[in-house]
Amino acid sequence: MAAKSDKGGGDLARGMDLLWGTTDRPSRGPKPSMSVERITGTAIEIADTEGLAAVSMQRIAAAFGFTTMSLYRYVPGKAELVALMIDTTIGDRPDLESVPGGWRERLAEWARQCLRLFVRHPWLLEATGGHRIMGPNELGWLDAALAVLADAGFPPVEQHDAFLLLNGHVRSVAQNITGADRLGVDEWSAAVGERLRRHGDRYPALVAAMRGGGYSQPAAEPLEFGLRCLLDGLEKLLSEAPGR
Amino acid sequence: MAAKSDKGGGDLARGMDLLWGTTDRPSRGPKPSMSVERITGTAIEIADTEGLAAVSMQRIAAAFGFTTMSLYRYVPGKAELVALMIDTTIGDRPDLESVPGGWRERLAEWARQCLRLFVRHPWLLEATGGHRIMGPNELGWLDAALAVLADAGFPPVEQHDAFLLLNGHVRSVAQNITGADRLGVDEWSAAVGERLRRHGDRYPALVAAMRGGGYSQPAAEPLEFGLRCLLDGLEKLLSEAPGR
DNA sequence: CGAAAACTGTTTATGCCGCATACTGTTTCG
DNA sequence: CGAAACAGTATGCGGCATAAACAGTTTTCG
Repeated sequence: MAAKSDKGGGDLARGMDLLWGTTDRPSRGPKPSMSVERITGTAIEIADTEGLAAVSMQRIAAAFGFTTMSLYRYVPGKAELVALMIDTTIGDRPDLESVPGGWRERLAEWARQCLRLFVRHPWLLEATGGHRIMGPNELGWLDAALAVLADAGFPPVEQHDAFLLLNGHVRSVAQNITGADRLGVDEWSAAVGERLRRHGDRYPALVAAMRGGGYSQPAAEPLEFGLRCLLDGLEKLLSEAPGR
Repeated sequence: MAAKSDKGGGDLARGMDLLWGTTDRPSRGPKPSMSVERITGTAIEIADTEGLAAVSMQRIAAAFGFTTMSLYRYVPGKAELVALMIDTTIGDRPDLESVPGGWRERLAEWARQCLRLFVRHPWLLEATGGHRIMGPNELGWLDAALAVLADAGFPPVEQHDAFLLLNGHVRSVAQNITGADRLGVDEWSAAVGERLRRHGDRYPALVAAMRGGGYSQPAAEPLEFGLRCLLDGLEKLLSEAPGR
């Protein structure tokens, strides 16, 4: 097979090599002043403190006192850099084997640790939005969850389904939590309440729920609520088809 | 209260007026050649066919044969335009009252119709990513779901929680479906399989699941699977606290 | 009735962004 | 030593949202 044929293929291959640590050092030429790791690290710092939108090639280069284009010696493009940011931030798979209790507790632990990641790095949600080719660490997290599900007795297809369900829930909760930071619950209630005062008749159930206090507190433990429903549902599924 | 104080407030107010149809026609000056509705409509068309990223002020204006800046006579900014796109696309709330069966079937119907929206307009998922101030139609969909939940016997706080759970699931499934269009299941399997061939020992559960066929078919009914788990969980919750 | 006010759409310009290309200078191997 | 391979720079392109000043049109009011 041709090593580097067209642009897209070459970039994808380079990106994958970077992700999986398959870097062969060139022998000639001056030594690099930077490294992919340092670049990725500062990019993550910027994203953590100023949001993903603030991560631009110029911004990163400026943090090093370098020109923008110098970064392209280390990284094929921004997409690949973001992929590196993601896999670096995600880090090693969680250790679920040592979690006391059954598969429910282990999945819950997976979800909690995953949520913690999203809360600590709010940009991660946005960065992992689309379908991507997963990095080694992301695959590790997937494997960790699948192992628990397999152990619980779910067949492969349902392992897949259940993982997507769990992952989706965590992402959903993360979105609510991190989004609420930007637009506070109070502002939201105020804005919606303002409109409800004028068009309340169109939204009777919403008005009733708000009067009943459903939107005054910031929903104490949204992760746990959904987790409970979800695990209950999975458990029922398991108990109804015990033969597998 | 001061009508239009600072910039942000004024823009927000204008945007809200546009969303809620509170537009008072000016009497003086030439008649507009465009309208917010037409602008929003073509923006939606562009997003449907070319994706949200293709929706730029210049692109929309070009579709009309107008200059970019002319759009700003109709819409305060791009954020407000996107808000209009969202609420227009969402459309009227679903009619759940006429759905046969109990609250489970009604919530399921809500989820299916919601998913259909996301599938038909893949950009909608991305556009509704962050926390926003909801438009009238979005509030309508919320109200429709809350009405069902209230009717089922959930207290206000749990109505909120359950809604977020359901909505999150739909969004999650939509993300998987629409994302899979871009990066097909085959490509994904191929890319992951390639890496697993080299590092398979790091991902035993994943290897096992793939061998077991968990990733060969594109997960027939991911919405229904999660829906079932989720509704089972909610039902259990309801049955365990029957007093409310 | 005529001028001022209000409104529409255009022109021009600013400051971001990712990135292609062409370049200078340095290091190391044959 | 000289050439190849590499490091980082300089410049510029096309695209983005949008601010500001402008010209033309229509209505309202003195």
